[in-house]
Amino acid sequence: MQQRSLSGDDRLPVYQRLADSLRSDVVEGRLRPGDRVPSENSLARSYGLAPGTVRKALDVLVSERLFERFHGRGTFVRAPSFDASLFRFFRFQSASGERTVPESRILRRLVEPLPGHVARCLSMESGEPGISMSRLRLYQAEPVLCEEIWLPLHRFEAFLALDSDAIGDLLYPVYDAACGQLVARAEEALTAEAAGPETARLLRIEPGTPVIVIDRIAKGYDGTPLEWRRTRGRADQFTYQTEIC
Amino acid sequence: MQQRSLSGDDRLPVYQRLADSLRSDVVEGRLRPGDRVPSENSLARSYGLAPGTVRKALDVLVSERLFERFHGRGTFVRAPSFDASLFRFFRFQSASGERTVPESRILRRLVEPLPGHVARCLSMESGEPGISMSRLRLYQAEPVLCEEIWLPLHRFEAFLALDSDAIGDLLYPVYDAACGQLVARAEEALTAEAAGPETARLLRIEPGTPVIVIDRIAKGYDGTPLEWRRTRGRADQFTYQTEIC
DNA sequence: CTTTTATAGTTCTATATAGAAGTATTGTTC
DNA sequence: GAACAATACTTCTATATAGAACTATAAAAG
Repeated sequence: MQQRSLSGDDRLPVYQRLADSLRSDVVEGRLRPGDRVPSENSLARSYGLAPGTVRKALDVLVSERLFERFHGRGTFVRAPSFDASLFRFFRFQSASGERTVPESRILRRLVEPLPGHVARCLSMESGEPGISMSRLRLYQAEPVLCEEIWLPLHRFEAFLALDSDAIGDLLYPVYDAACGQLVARAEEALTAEAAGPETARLLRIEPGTPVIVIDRIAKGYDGTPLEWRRTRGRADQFTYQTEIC
Repeated sequence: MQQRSLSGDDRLPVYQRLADSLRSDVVEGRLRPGDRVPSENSLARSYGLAPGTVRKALDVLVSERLFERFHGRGTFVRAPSFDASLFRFFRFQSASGERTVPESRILRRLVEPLPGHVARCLSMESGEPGISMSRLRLYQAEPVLCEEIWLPLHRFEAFLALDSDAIGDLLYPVYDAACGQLVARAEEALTAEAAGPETARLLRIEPGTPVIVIDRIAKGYDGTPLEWRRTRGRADQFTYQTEIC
């Protein structure tokens, strides 16, 4: 039981400083998704704090969805899940109604210079080398989504070498396993437009039909942008629902 | 200082039961938006609880955005605000960049039988009488949004009598003042479609251009649906942004 | 081997207390 | 009257403690 002390601005409340400390344990890789966080009592002992103070710090991180707690089992670093993505509002009507990941087919994967708007989102310079991919996503053999994906080459060299068969329907686990790149969160932007000829062909719809466009920038725990992605799907299969107050 | 006790299922934690009790004070109108909630210490005394327990109950209600707290000032029933509405992602480019409520022009207001899909959302029967309105919203004299609005007649009789000039750009304060109907929250659903002839004429765009459609059902504190609303605006002026993790 | 029981760990609830930090009002001084 | 000081309130932080509720593992019993 190592005695530890809090760094940072000592004008801040103790529970905030402890939360900051634990958060940086995650950002700097000392705690990884799935890892167990030391128990509240042991944290209290090792930092010399009251249990209530430690608990309040954990409250902060749980509400940030960085940690999750289980009564009687412990506190763990939460593995980010992208179930909350705007994609889930595409309803690909299945008879049974269960939610499945649409099958993926990579149409194209090659190295190209980053276009300006992508480079800006990835904090890189226009023209720097990137990996460019096209993906088609199918649901019950019907094409439902088409995607353009860009990756910074210098972080994802290893991804190029992978055999296409080794890449499953979900990319982020592959990014982690093959390139050591952990996606922690993402920013998404939604808009709608008329389908262009390329999109219309892929989705088998008439050009000019409204399509939903979702742009996503995926980032690591430290905030570095890792992936740029643009997804298009038929607008008539999309309804986003939310509650406001 | 009246001594009060908690009702409800006594297998639930005390702080939950206190939160339930305070929540029903709002739902049943004993506490109204803007009202001050008794202080933590006085609640602790009147319910015979420890201050920490009371504080935990208030934590629940603050995180539900039903209450809001101000250090040193007190705790208050939060007035619902619809700034979080999906509307705010229509960017009506202003040179200065400030956010303003678009000007409203009511085109039509009359009593009509509710169509089926509206009646269902309002928990009423198809054909029951409702107030039907069309509104055009303008930004710097340009039409940017068009709205269809339906109200259940039996709750909003008084609204019919109002002079059009007496109705400002915001409807919910009028609902409260004229009809005693308090809107507490709303459900919104977003989709996109090709503009029909009517929408195209109002928004001065070509028919077939993609438009964003936002359906909203506004509800009272007790959950009764009060208003159905469908808003359309140009898709090229809309970008919804969110963060996921 | 299976089932049950004990046990040691975890988070969760609740109490009690003390003082810090912030806000509004009231009174005092100039 | 204006500026400042004292005050009485508010929420917020932090400590200490005790036991309930839940989970997983180890030990014991059949």
